[in-house]
Amino acid sequence: MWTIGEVAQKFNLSISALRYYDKEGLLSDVKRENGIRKFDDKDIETIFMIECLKKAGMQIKDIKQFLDWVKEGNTTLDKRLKMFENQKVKVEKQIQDMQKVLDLIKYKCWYYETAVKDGSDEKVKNMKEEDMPAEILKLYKNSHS
Amino acid sequence: MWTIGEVAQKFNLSISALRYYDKEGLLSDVKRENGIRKFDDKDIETIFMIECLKKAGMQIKDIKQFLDWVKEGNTTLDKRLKMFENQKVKVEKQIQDMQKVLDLIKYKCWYYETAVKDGSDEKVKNMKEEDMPAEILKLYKNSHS
DNA sequence: ATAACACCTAAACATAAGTTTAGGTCAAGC
DNA sequence: GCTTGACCTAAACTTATGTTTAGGTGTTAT
Repeated sequence: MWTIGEVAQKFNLSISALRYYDKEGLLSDVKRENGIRKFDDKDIETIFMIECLKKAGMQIKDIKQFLDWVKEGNTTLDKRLKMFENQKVKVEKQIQDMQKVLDLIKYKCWYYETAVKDGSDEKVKNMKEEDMPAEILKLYKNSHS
Repeated sequence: MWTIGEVAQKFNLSISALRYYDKEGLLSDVKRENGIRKFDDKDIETIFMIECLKKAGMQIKDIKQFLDWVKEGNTTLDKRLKMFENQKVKVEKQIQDMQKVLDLIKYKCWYYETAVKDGSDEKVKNMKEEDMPAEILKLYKNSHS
């Protein structure tokens, strides 16, 4: 059993964020001792799930919806499955998008490394595609595809 | 040369978002005809860059900072390089994080597929690690690592 | 010529996800 | 016995990123 401060540290979250999740009903029935929250393993797993779904881009109110389905029991299994299937597609697309973003950033790193060496970006800005290193051209093309 | 409506469609952005970027100074000196904005190739490339850096997780004010450096000229080449190097590290970490998120989601897809088949998640919830399919266990472990 | 569109501005409004503030309890250490 | 530190609540506040509203202009189709 952990206090709110310990859990905050564990997850690198603020105490106020944890209280906010609790207030919003994401953490159902956190135990109390003299009014002080005591988080158990189940709460920790819930917070882990919340953090994961947040990273997936889900909003708090949709995460709450999911957690409410969990509480509702077996009648909502299909809804939960459908939610994860949707999220899977979305996250796969996000990773693909991020890969393109990364390629543009890598291209720009090369661009500015070259420009810094030259003291100006005149030359690299006007460089023809056939004069670029092959792997750099590939990054650029992929990022714009 | 494109009107604001055409550009909005091109990038799947709202017209008001484009006006907001202009107002915030991200698009320097967009041409006007009778007060109506006419976006040229340079503006399009800027908007492409804005969209990319937004996806990378940068805030509008930091994107503006970068665009201001571009306007300032060659004295800021090193700052721009440093910015992209930092972003590269961040985006690489984001992709790694998203991969873990995806693994947890894939695990949960398996979990709920199994639960839906059984009509209950009792069995899958209590399943021992050695009874899980190897690739599912791998997903689970990676997502929690 | 009048209606329908696409555009314009300034300013108010919206929303999510917390954070901050103001006031309070309780246990531990000096 | 007093201070410090970790916890508590309710309610106000913050911030980013736009969106909406209200009022207006100019062109095109009927």
